[in-house]
Amino acid sequence: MVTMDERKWKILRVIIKTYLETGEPVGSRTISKAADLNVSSATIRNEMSDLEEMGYIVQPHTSAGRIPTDRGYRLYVDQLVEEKTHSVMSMNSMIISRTNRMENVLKQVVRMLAANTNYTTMISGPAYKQNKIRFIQLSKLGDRQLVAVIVIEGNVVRNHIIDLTQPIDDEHVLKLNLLLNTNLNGLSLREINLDIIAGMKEEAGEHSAIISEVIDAVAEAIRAEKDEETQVYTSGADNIFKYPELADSGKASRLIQTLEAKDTLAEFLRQAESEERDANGIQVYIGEESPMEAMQDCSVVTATYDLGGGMEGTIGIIGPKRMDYEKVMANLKTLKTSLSDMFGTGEDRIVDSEDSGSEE
Amino acid sequence: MVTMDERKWKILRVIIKTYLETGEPVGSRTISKAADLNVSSATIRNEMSDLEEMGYIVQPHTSAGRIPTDRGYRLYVDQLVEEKTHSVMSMNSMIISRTNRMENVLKQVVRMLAANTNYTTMISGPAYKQNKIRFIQLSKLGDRQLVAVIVIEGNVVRNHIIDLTQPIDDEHVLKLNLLLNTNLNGLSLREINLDIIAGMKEEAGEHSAIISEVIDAVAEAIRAEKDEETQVYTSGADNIFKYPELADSGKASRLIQTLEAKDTLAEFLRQAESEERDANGIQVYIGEESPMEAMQDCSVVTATYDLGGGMEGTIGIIGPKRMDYEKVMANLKTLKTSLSDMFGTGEDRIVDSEDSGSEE
DNA sequence: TGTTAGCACTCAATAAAACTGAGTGCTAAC
DNA sequence: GTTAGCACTCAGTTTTATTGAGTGCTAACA
Repeated sequence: MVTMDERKWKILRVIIKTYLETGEPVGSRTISKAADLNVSSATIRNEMSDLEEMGYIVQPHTSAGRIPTDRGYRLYVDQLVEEKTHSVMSMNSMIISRTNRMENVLKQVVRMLAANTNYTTMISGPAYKQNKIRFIQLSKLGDRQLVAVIVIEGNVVRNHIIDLTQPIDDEHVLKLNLLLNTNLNGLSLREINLDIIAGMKEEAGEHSAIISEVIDAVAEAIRAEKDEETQVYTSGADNIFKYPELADSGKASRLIQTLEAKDTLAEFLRQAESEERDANGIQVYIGEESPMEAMQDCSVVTATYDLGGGMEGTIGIIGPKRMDYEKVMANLKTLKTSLSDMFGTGEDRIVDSEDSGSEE
Repeated sequence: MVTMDERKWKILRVIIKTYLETGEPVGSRTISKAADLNVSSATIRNEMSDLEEMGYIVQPHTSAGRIPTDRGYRLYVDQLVEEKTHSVMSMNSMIISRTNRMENVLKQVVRMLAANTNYTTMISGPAYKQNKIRFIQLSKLGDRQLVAVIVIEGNVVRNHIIDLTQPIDDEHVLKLNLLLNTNLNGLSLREINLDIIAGMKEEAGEHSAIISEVIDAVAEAIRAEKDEETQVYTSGADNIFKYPELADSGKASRLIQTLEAKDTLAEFLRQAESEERDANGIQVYIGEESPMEAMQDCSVVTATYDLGGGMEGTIGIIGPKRMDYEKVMANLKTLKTSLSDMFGTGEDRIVDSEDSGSEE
């Protein structure tokens, strides 16, 4: 049984670091020259043979140097986390201009991060931690127009205008308010599905087409809210071409396809949110650890942030397995500070909403 | 001097159509078999030689078949426009769910179009045809908070909340209102630049820091409006990998880079808006006709639509030069109808705006 | 027991050479 | 004006040769 001693660990680190830079398999001679342990390449070879046996490195083919395995990266990344904070990267250039719309801030963040790291980035729209419905109120605006006010926990108010094909009377509005509140209160947006909608229609009885119409409109409004949360912005997709191991059209194609499938991305980010993370909210997926098929040749680093006002956002950085974990994680930490400065201070936050104003 | 007769035109059409399908150079034998003109390959060769001399086709190398030149495509496309409407494509599946937010509709449109055509698509956010500022009103909400209401021609109202670092008194607000209205009224959003802002500060005199601060905030709000208009959504970037002539990582990289540079795209679409178009608002850029460097191996078809309420949007479809122009143009025509049905009927349209509602 | 020099061996990557076949242009006959 | 026939061209593919970085193993050394 071989054990991991100081020298082996040092060699492994040199292999990984060199590979991160060059992307080429690392040979024994390179190591014996680079590392400050004064041993010959032959000795290194023996050690490398051990490291291979332990599963931290492999040879892509017989007569090549070694490259790290997923397990090797994992050891390295875990170690990184334990060590003290590294040289803070220059995120200073990242002055987020004060914009009111959360959405635009997110887009800016994702773009800057992509430019800063040279990796592909993605960010999920602000999701409410507790997004249970607290109250729904329908009010008549006119004969064929209603406004639906939806209050979500965290005192977020959204309003939607509903246009009807036929007139509605006060009695029906009253009935609908009762029906909607008894059925939907306390449910989170995600829990509301077709079954529940169908159930409500059933309860209302089929006697009135107008009721069915309003319920559909409300369901649609709720769906729109969900969509809002599902929004994912990506940036720097072109960066994948900077890494030869991802740039061949087969892999690039699959990756970009995945980036285009916003739904799947959103799901991934949401899942990352709920997973165990370190103190900084950072989570690293190396190669096959990632749940997304197309990303198994990549590493993904995600970070979840508190955006204030009961909102959370998750950022993901996608790069080759040999991504510069140190830099990426430092960037994400700096970003956390920036975002906290902007949003965390309990200032009343403006959540962009619909309608209200700006008609003609 | 060779002239274009019926047979030449027929042969050219066969060459283009075949090449659209296969992407491979077309040889004389293929044509003599496929076309219903009963002549031998030798005759075809003579005709092709003429067509080449006329500049409609070329040989990629001596011993290859012919492929259309940009000029050849142009002739073909122009002809297409003149012919009666072709088999209408199945855009029926394109039931745009009734969403209130214009933005979401656009995203859906662009996604469906990409899925339908197998090309990459882009769409510019709704821009106002006449976006001149009609009126600006600042009102105090509190000691350190103002609301800026900006009315744009077409009766579009936008409001922004401005947080200040120091208190402001009524007198200053009055002064600012006067200053802003005299300087900005009648200007379109695009005309407002740093010079004008600086000019206003100058006019106000440097005596008061607070005035300068508010002007900056208003400028920022206007910039945000501009951003809104500059928004471009893309979809189906992965489709470029379906066409071998674009899929090699060099070209793909450049294309995707261009797609990521939303500003440049927005400019392109805006420019397309102002260019001469056919009756359907459709404009075709073949190869080098396109002003964008990276797209000179592609063709781009753009279409500008009236979205009602004084708004315009432009859609672009990006594909290989051998794109199925017939299908694309038919799709865009159908889309025009759909959009007119949704927005064109003069119904009061809801433009999403900021703030107002939904604070905590 | 750990370290080192030396050597034979492997194999991806690159370069050079040979082969193949679709397609052309030209000529001469119909 | 159309066609069959034939020599020629050249991208693309397969085949073969060459190179060189890197390894594993062995034997000698400290």
